Amino acid sequence: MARSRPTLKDIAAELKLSHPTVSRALADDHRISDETKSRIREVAQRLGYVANSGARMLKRGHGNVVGLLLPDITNEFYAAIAQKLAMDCAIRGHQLVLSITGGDPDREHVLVRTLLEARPSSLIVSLTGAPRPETVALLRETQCIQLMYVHPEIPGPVVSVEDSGGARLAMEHLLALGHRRIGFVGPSPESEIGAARLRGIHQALQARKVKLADELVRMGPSTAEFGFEAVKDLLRTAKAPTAIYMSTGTISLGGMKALSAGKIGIPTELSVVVAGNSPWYDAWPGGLTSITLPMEDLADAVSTLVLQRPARKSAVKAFPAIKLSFQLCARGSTAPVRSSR
Amino acid sequence: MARSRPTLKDIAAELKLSHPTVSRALADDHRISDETKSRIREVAQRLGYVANSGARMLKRGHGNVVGLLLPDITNEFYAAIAQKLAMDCAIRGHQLVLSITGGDPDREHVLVRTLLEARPSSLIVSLTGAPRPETVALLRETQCIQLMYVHPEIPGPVVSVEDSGGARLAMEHLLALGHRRIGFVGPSPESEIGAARLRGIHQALQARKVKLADELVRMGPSTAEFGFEAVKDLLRTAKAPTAIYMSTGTISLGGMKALSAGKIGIPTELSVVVAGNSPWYDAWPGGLTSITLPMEDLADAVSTLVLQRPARKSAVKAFPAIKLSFQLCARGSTAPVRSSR
DNA sequence: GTGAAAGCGCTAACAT
DNA sequence: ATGTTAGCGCTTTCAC
Repeated sequence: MARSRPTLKDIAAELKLSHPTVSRALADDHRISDETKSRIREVAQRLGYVANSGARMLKRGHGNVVGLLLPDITNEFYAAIAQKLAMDCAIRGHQLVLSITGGDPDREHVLVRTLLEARPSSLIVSLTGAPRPETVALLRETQCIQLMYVHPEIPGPVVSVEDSGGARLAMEHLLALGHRRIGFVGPSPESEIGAARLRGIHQALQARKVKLADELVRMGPSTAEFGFEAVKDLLRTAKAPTAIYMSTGTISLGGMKALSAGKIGIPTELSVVVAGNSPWYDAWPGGLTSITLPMEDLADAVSTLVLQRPARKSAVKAFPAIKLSFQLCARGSTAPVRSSR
Repeated sequence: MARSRPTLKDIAAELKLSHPTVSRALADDHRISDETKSRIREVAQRLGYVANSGARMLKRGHGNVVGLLLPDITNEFYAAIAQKLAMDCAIRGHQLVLSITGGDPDREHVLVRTLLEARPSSLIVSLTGAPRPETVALLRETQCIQLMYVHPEIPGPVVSVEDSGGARLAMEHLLALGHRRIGFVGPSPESEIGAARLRGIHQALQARKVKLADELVRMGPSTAEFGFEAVKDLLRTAKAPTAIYMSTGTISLGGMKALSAGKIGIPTELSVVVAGNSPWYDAWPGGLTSITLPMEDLADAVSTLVLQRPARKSAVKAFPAIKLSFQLCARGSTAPVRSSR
């Protein structure tokens, strides 16, 4: 590949100039005559000259690279962030290096190392729930922006989410509609995120003095398969719920599949709150009420932090910590409970 | 950021060795004694040493970078490809540099330049429909893998799609169900892709000696907004269609929104074929019949080509050209035409 | 088994 | 307005 692109020297040789002159001309340095500049540019163009970012980086001490570490780019949420960041990078002439952990801490460690090899000028990471200590050690030296999951030992700006709030919001909405038997399908309670949601549920229920029906809670992997099985299962419980809250995007997908398969009338037979802001929630007949994150704000926040690179070294620990809240997006899949059924 | 990481020299100084020795030790060179190796590794670990990929690249002549240029990572189709590629890169210790054109040829040109600066060992590009000549010139020298859109002047492996086939498939399916008044909403005919689909439609109709009702064709930008308006509009035509084929994912999204808003019974009042393989097509009540691409195969194909880097320089023009076909995924949104209505 | 020296392509300091 | 020199961090001869 790229069988040896021409270098500055090649251009210089062609015009009987020195390579520094060429370098300056291409950088539009004011000391080079316009005439020389245009001649140099002409040759550069003709030879297909492309700068060597490695060499440049070596000289300048830092790369023009932005590192981005995400669990899964297939997820529309992370895709949106990557998209925004890619646009920002394009504007600033930076490279976006993307690494996907797939939620695996071991892979994560390797990826962080490799990312660091490029000497990124900024690093945005959305770590797995349990990063390896070596990973943390690496990141401690690096001033990175943490997204979603926040590790206490890693300094730097942070963009996270008020975890339990979403679940509380969903519950309060359903409780206000009169529902009392509410099913909950969410990620396993071992993960910080699952635990937080369960807390949110409890908070909302306690405020109304409603007891959580344990048999209506299903927690497991955040997959469509689990969502499907869990919802199918909930529908079979002795006293079926009048409403269900599905607390991740993929679980919601599986869950809705189960409801479709069961030909459950929504919201006539069952009220449903899903998670995320997949575009199809809006296309679904009547619309799907959902708990969403203000993605725009989130992407903007990350973007702003990346641009705010001027780090004040004096300030000891005054890093911005942005905390976003979930929002309830009420659509047609939730309705007051009906005494019937 | 990354306030000067330690270098090989730092490690060498600490142990009173020479930097080449350290370099060799870390590369696990057989000539270095095991004892020295472990001492070096210990210090490297303690100092938080991370190799400098720029310097390495400079020496070796090429980077360990894979460049990926896509129009939009938000699109699940491209997201899947990026995901697969990212995984491959992780395994091989390569960096995945991602650039998003957003369909803009000017931005595309800048991005390609910047990508090339990293001296990627492979480049995978999904170009805009009308790349600038300079972009093509740059790419001609670079041996890149082209995805979807194929420019005739750029050599190298190619993964594309049999464009008109999807539209034909959709039409044949609907015709077989007895539909004769079939609406079509697709991307504007100026784009190669829009034109191809229109061709596919014509082929299918001619084979059945059915005339295309011009008033049932709506072509425009591939956006949800256009899809929404176009479908809403189709429903208002004097003799409304009994079936509609929406030929891109985003158009389908908007279109389905319009059908939901209009409370159209599917497939009782109207049969619908959508495009793509969004997971929600399966969750939709009854399922949405769709024209899909074998994404797995596609991602695998790209992945394989990237790994097949060993370029046979002797062979003049024997690059693999993989052409994938659309598939009909029949679900519940299409049914035999009813004489009623 | 280890050290010394050179050089990859580029830029910045210091001459002219 | 242009040339000279040096050096970024690394790997690769070649020497010992």
